[in-house]
Amino acid sequence: MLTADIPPNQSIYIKNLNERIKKEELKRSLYCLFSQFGRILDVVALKTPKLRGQAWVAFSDVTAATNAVRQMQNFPFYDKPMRIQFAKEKSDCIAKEEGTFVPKDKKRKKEEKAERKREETQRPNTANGPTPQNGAPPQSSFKPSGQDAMPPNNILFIQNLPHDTTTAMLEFLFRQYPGFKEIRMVAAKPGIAFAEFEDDVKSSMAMQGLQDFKITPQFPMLISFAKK
DNA sequence: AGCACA
Repeated sequence: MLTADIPPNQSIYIKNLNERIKKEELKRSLYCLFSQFGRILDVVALKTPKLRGQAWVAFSDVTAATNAVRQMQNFPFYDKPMRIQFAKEKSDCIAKEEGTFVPKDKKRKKEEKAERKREETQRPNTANGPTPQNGAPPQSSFKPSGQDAMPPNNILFIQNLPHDTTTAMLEFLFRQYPGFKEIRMVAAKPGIAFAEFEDDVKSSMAMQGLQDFKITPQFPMLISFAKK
């Protein structure tokens, strides 16, 4: 039976997401990754037992959603290929914009109660110290490495990338920022890349937006200005 | 595998 006989919808449903990623980070990353296709109205992700590993991205139009389904199908995201379909139902945020939103009743109340109970009994060790969320190594050894930062310029130097990162993946991320020109990678040096922009202001915007972006959990990208 | 709106 086909998984793809779901009619187009301006919201997409994504599954096979890495369940170790915290909800907030996951939403940010999805927003970042999918905003190249159009305006995003909402990103929804829940960590309940039934809904973890899944997310919904609501776009302002169906074509954006359609392109997202096609182009990002199987995109390696936090180590797992995304499986994308159209959502089965209209997102609440969209119904609200159309003025057709009706709050759901009964049966939903029960679920809420059940969740609440779980969260109470689940509250583990928030007591002792900052726990790195998912066993990611403390990234301190990487930070403002060796020498001083270069002064702002139009080329970004990107480090700490997973070795299987491709030019295409980085283009997806960087080209959503205005003034993007190109990604350059060096075959002999895995884990690093250069992103060229029209000028230093535009490169700075991208640096701000993508600093620490994790293509996979253990690799927050480290972005600085390139040496010239 | 799992389609919601914490």
